[in-house]
Amino acid sequence: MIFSRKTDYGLRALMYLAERRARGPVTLSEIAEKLMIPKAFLSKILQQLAKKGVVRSLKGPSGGFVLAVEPAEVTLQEILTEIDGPTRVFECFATESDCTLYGDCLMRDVFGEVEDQIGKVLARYTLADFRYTDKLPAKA
Amino acid sequence: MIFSRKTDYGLRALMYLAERRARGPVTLSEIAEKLMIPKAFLSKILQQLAKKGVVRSLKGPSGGFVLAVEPAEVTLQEILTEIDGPTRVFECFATESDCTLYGDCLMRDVFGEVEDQIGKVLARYTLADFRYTDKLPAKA
DNA sequence: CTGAACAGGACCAATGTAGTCCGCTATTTC
DNA sequence: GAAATAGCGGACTACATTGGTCCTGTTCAG
Repeated sequence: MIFSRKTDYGLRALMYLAERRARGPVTLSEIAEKLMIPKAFLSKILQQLAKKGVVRSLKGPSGGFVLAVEPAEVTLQEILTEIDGPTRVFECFATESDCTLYGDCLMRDVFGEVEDQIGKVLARYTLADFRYTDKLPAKA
Repeated sequence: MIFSRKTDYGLRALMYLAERRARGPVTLSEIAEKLMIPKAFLSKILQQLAKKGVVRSLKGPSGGFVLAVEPAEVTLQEILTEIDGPTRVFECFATESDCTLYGDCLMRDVFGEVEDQIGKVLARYTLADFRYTDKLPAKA
């Protein structure tokens, strides 16, 4: 799996915040409860996103978290990178001297290409493309 | 990291076998030593590839492993899938009833797209595109 | 000042990855 | 048909990462 549970939690929390950002700060407890995410764990994730400037955190009563960016301005790629770090596809485990391709390692190129493609797809979507829907659809 | 050390070992071993497949079976020990891969571990990987039909294994003296396919006929995608299983990009950790997108989850589409792109790149390369070079380049 | 709410460090459990060990089985060669 | 050779395969271990908890501290509105 490329993306972790942490990423999933983070993404959903951001979607939730995007939907409410007009209504002032949302508390950790509310997000955790609504999205069924362990509170203490979500806390870490939001702390991390706060440090990167994606959300802003307000302490004290009537505090909470607010989205600090325009939903349409932040791409999935940025979000995922900020939560999980850059998506590394492949690590070469041969040392230079025992590398069977040493000199012109085509593998490097292939996996670089893979990374580029992943980045391209993720950069095409922003937070604004995903809508938090509070309840289940009317019924299918 | 998407691809594991196991994948790296497996790929290199296959490259080695591709280069020697005219010269009969190559023993586990030889591959392990030349490529600096722990023997017992490589054994597992080759066993796995043997079950999938990518290599053939011969027991007894003068036995070993032979590549069972045409290098140009087997894509990186097939090899990687056989070693590590299919590359899953994302697992949705929300249950249906607490999914904030339930109904038409765009996320699924995005990550499906990512998987497709990865597959496309990997399917463009075959074992024949990579050459095992026994020694270091003449010097740069 | 008090209680709501986030910050952050320490800690813990489960999982997956990487790797080892060893007895078993098959095959070849003499 | 015995050795010797080589892969098979199950059980086991070590380590890192992930997912998650807990507790103490800090900030701030009312």
